[in-house]
Amino acid sequence: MVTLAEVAQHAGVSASTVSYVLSGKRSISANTRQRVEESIQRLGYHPNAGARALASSRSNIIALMVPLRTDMYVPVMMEIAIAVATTARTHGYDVLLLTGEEGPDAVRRVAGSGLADGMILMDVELEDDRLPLLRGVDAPEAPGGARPGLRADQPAVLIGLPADTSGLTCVDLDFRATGALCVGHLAKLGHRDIAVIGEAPAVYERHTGFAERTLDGLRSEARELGVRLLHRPCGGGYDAMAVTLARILDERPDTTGFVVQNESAVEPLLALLRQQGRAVPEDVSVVAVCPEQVAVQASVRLTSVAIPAQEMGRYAVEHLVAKLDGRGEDVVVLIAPELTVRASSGPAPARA
Amino acid sequence: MVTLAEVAQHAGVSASTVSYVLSGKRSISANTRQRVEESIQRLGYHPNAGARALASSRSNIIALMVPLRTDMYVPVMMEIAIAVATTARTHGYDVLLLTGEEGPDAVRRVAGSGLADGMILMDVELEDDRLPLLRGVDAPEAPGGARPGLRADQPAVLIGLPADTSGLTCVDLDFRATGALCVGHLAKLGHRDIAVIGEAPAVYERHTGFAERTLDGLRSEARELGVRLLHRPCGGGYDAMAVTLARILDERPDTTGFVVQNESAVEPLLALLRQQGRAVPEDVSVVAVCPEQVAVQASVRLTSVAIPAQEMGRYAVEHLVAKLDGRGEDVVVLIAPELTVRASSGPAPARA
DNA sequence: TTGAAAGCGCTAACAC
DNA sequence: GTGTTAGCGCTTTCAA
Repeated sequence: MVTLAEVAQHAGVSASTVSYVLSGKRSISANTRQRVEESIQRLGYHPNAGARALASSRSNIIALMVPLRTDMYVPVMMEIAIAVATTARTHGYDVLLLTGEEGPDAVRRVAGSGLADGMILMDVELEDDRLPLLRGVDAPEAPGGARPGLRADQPAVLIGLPADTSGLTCVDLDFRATGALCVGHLAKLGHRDIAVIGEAPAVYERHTGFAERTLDGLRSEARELGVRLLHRPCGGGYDAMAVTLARILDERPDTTGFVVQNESAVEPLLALLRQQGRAVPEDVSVVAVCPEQVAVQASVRLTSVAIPAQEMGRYAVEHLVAKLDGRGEDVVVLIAPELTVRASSGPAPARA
Repeated sequence: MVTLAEVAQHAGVSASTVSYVLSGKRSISANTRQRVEESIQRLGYHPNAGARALASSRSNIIALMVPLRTDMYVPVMMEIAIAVATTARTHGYDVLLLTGEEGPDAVRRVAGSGLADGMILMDVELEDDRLPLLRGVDAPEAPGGARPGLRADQPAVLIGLPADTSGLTCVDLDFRATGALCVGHLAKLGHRDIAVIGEAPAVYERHTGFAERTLDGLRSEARELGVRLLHRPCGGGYDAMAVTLARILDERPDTTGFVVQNESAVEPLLALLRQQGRAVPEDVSVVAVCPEQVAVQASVRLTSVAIPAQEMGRYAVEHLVAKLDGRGEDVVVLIAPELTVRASSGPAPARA
């Protein structure tokens, strides 16, 4: 193993000089710099991560906590994770992959051991166990008063919005606006009865923020525009979708607009509508909230609001890095939704 | 930050004693152990990862290199990654997430810096840049002779099989046997003309091992059983599938059996067959190589060979940990495929 | 069964 | 612009 001392010797300079060449924290003559860099190349030197972390109290590692469950949005999660990893690298950080399994303990462990300098949490629930640990020091105490050791003092960014964002930095698609946008689009086309096909019931039961906030947006915009709205959670697959669709059409036969927020329900819905002789978009319109790829590859090219996975991952890292650099405050970043009109939505048919 | 020294003082013992209580590397009296453990609890002590890594030359981190591209099997990748992370934790390791982007440099960087103790590589290609760095010392030298610094001396396990596995440990589904199994199943049902719908052309172009090995298995079994086989790569989505299917039926109108190895082609295929009035499984049979969930949630429950993502992730970690513990040799672990018969395959229709 | 102490390789004062 | 040096917190001999 090549050490900094060996590089120093080889280049005929002191250890600190090598260190400073590496960090750029003080000016080095062109000559010296070149000799050192040459020695580094020649010897194939790589700074030891542990030693560096110990001496500098910085690991240059960001922890990313991904949900253990894979009952939804797996490709989105993956895309976010990859965006986080690549963005982190451009800032000189590596990414540690944690699963939600360990829960709050993982936060304590990673923060306590100095394994990571900061963390990014995905799949945040409205009331999340891990949040009390992560709130900034200026956040109001939890009811019950100060509990020592409750703070991990770990810079963090959430992907997703909890109920209470005080003292936290969050990045997310503005799902409330997304819901409103979908209803608005359909309403403008004349649809008066809209059905929302949502995530699996479990997603709502555990109070996943994005699902509930989308629903909020859908409902309030529907109220605003005088449109009737029916929401039904729906598991993935054909059988679940068949049941759900039947119920919806039974309860609201005049439904002409659908909003789908569930990747694995998209194709079943289209197939079932086709099977029932309802043409898209002539008879019914469908708007999806899903990754771009799903919208484009579906059997009918879907009018959709894309989930900007890459952007979320990138923003999360950039805000975290800003915090680690002492810049950066606690903010909530809501990415504005964009609705792309494709082939699945059109004017509502004339009323019977 | 609580240090080991503080714990020692609090417990009235020496630093080394605390260290040994933690590592279990020498016997400690029950009394002492208890006092130390109590102090650890009380002070909320977590050993510093950097210091530990520096002193022990072990980071207790496993690096996982995932493919940057997300043109295939994303849910499988994610499932493997999660299985790796959870299994690693049970062995006391954390997981560092690397993307394929950096290529061989990432291997050098991670190995050289001691950031990780070992690595797991996914999406290995038949001829992979990163492999020369990872081969064991007993492996034959690359043609061209010994090149110093070519070895990273990094214990590694591959998920997937390269062309040359000498000096490497690999874990994978036996895709050759998988291909044979699929053809065998269809042949036994009387199908004599089988079409294979494969991954996107790009996957074959970059010589991804599993795709080519599946094809091998399909072809040799077809030859063996006297069955005609036509292979066509196919991108995801309806449009690509429509073109591919039309070509296949044009070239081989008697095709009654399909093998699909492409998640995003499964549903389009079923929809198109339906649309053309070909009933599954009465007129044509379909066998898929895909994750269990896809097979079960498809519009027709698919006869399939499941991709054992969890198992692959788990085995990879276990073999790597064995290597790190000084146990464990270089082996190729091929997981035997299992074909589950569902509703998409049946006897070939009587010949016209 | 326990303690004392010498590093592990690097960073960042502090000197010049 | 460069060198000297004191730690960072832990592991692990060596000694008792």
